[in-house]
Amino acid sequence: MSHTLGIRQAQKQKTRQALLDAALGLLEEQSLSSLGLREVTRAVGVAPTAFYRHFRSIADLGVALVEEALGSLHPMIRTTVSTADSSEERIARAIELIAGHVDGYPAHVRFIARERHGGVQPVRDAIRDQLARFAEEVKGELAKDPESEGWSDDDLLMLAHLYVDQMLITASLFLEALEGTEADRERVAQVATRQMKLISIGRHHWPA
Amino acid sequence: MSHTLGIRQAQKQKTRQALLDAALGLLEEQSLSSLGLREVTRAVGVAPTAFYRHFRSIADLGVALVEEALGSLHPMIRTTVSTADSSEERIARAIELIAGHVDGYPAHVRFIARERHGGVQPVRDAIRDQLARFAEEVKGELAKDPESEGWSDDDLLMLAHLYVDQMLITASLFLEALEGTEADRERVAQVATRQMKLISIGRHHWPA
DNA sequence: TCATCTAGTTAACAACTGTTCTCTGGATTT
DNA sequence: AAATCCAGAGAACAGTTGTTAACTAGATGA
Repeated sequence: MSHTLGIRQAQKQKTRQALLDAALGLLEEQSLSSLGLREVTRAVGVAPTAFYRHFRSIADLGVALVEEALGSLHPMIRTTVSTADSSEERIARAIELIAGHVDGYPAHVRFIARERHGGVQPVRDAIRDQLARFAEEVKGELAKDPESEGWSDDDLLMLAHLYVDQMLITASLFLEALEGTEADRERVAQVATRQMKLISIGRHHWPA
Repeated sequence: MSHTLGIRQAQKQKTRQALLDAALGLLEEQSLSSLGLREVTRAVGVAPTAFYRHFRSIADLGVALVEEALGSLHPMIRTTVSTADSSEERIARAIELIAGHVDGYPAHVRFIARERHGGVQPVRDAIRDQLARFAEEVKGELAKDPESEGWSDDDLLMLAHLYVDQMLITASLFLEALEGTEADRERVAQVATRQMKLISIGRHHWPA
């Protein structure tokens, strides 16, 4: 199935990725709606007009960045939520996952947090869609849990959204703590753990 | 105590407010980091250089907007959280408050949601500080509740942050639903109500 | 009344923006 | 080997940006 790319398409994809990387870097200190096309091409070392060979506009590049940041995350979510150990362990594992992801891809996380409510509508829409997919997947995993007996689909989705939003808040807090001390990060982890725990307790006593 | 302003200072404040209003309007379709000083003065009908009589920079104006958007909200939060009726009623009242505020000041709400993780650090800091104050105040009100017996300060603050974040998420959802039908808004209200309820149940069964 | 103060104006600056059109040289296809 | 394709370069465009300096006219205070 895998077709070895010609040296032409390979070079094109390389440039495209360089544009994405440069944009992501520049977006650490501004938002997408103020990012200039020339700014990005300058950072890559390529002519401004070359940009149009890859993206129609900056908004278009932003949508591609959403795919890059969230697209590959779906399997990870699935497996993390579905590990059927104790609730405590599941929470600890989820928070570890978030902390690790923030550590490994801080710029991606910042981009999502920033542009989720940012000034570029197509990007906001793309993020909303991806998060809705996450919620649907979490709901699917929750449904398998015996504790979800008697729960309506609506209630399961409401809980799934609560979890997803909570994950995003936690990721954002880890991001802020990245420039802090190890103790700061530990504090974030502990608060997030207790919040998740409280939600799980609410779930357990929910009048299904 | 109130000192009648001279006609000079009065006119100055009027222009300053016009700048803030114009900026808020322009920010409905972009983020602060892309807002131009000339863009704002043009919208007001004033020379670009007049801007400097009121703000050092756009970031400075942004911080003033944070104060305008959140500063006057503290008393409302206090009284809403502290009404000592049943938990159900308290939740309904809180969500009504949020829906009403989003209806009355959509641009302010959008601004806060957008710039909380936006590209302008001083503004992010100002928002974070105000939200931390909210959390502290909510914590203070929660502490008065007999149900909080045995709770540590840390746990109370963790719960307060959970409530504050949940309020922001709800406000943002109401904002999206503003352009939708009445049924959309009703659905947001119902989901938010159940989420708050679940958190309250978790609180009730928390191992203090 | 007269001197001072100051919110807002005007003009000019170098630097930057997105977009268009034309061109080129190396990869691809025939 | 020849014809085609196409990612990227180069130059030019009108329009925009933040910031400076010197100004004016009306309010303020002595």
